Parts: sequence; structure tokens; C-alpha cells
Amino acid sequence: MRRDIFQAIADPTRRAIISLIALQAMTPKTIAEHFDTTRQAVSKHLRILTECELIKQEHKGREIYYSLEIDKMKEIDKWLEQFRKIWETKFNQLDDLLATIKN
Amino acid sequence: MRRDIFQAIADPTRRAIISLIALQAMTPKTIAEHFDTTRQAVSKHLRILTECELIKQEHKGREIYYSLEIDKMKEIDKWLEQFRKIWETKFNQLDDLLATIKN
DNA sequence: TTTAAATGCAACTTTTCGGTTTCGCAAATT
DNA sequence: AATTTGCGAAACCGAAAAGTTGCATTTAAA
Repeated sequence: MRRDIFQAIADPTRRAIISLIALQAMTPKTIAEHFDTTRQAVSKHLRILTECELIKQEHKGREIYYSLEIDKMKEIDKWLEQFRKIWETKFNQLDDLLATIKN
Repeated sequence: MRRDIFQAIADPTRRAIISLIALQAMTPKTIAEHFDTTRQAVSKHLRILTECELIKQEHKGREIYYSLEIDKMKEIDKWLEQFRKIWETKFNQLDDLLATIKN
């Protein structure tokens, strides 16, 4: 099983779950109510997200509250960094070009 | 077929291809030489990347040069925005806390 | 004008993925 | 004590994905 963060965010439902619990911790049941799917399917997604340490659990009686490990999201940002450098350079080149045309 | 950018970057080989051609345009043959896979497999990845408009082609005789559509990468950055807000807030909260302790 | 090279595409196979169903367990409720 | 509720895990299924093989096409080279 691959189970890395990029594979985790590939699924649209998982992305929605991430966005949802980013705002506040939730139980699987509550999360499932936000989507057109069963609690068990959500549970599977939560398992995958847990495996790549994107979310954490907090047990409270028989309920389990899931919340986002926001720091883990920075890994995506980190990977994007190489491309951000490129598009910023291109933007500057365009800037230079516009400046040249003007003068 | 889903074919969105998140599914496109889920595959590690595709991420490597993206990083590779971000620096300079390349033919499928040359790209394949960088990996432990066949040209046809690379071709399939290129097809997927083309379908979600992450890369573009430039024909030159019988060769086809593939290069990155850097602007498309910004979509990931855009999605990350919501989380960036959160981690920046947390960072500021920590800042405030440290300031409080100091005084 | 043959021959070789670069490529895309389609068919096929194997693996993975996402969802459903069923089950068992532990905590709450009656 | 019996029942309900919230949960994870395992077994199963269909669909999609990833890789392989073979072939057709176009262009360059001999």
C-alpha cells in the first residue's frame, strides 16, 4: 500500500473531509451526514488519512473525534515550492518585458 | 474517468515527470530513460497529464516535446490556500503566546 | 526506395480502489 | 440486565487504474 499524502488527497471525498474537519473536530457519524455515503465508507477514508498522518483522533467515550494535522498539509506546500519558483520567475520576466515595452 | 489535477499528481512517477519537464521540455523517449519503466508506460502518463491540461506538446519532426503548463499547478496552490490561512493563524497565536510570556 | 526511429493507440492482464454488507466490541441508555 | 448507539475490521464486488504487448503511422536516414 502506497499511502502517501498525494494519494490521500486524490479522492474528492477525502479532500472534502479534510476541509470539513479542518474547521472543527468531528465524529465519523457526523462527517458521514455531510456526504451521500455510509459511515463505513467514511471510516475507510479516515483510516487512509490516519495512515498517512493527515488526521488525528481524540477518544471521548464511545465517540472518536477526528481533526486535521495541519502541519502535514505543509508537505504539499513544500512540494509546490519548486514550481512556485518557476511561476514567480515567469511573472518577473513578464514584468521586465512590460517595462521594456513602456520605455 | 476522473482526470483532475489531484488524481494526476497522486502517482509518484507522474510527479517525477512533472518535476523533470518543468525544467526543460522533453520527448517521451528521453523521459522514459530517466525512469525504470517502458516508453509506453510513460506515454500513458503523458496522456493523462495532457488530458487534465497539466502539460503541453510541441511537435518537431517526428519528435514531440512535452513541457509543463505551470499555470495549472496554481490550482493546487489555490486549494492549499484555505489551509495556509489556518496554519498562519496558528503561527500568529503562538507568536501572541510568546509575547505574553515575555511581558 | 528501403530501413530505422519516434510516437500514439488499442487490447489485454493484473492490481488497486471505493463502496456495501456483515459482524463484533465497547460505551451509553433504558 | 437488555437494548441501543458509535465505532472499526473483514469479506466481498464492480469499476478504474497501471503496466505490458503488439501494431499502425509518420518522419528521418541509409
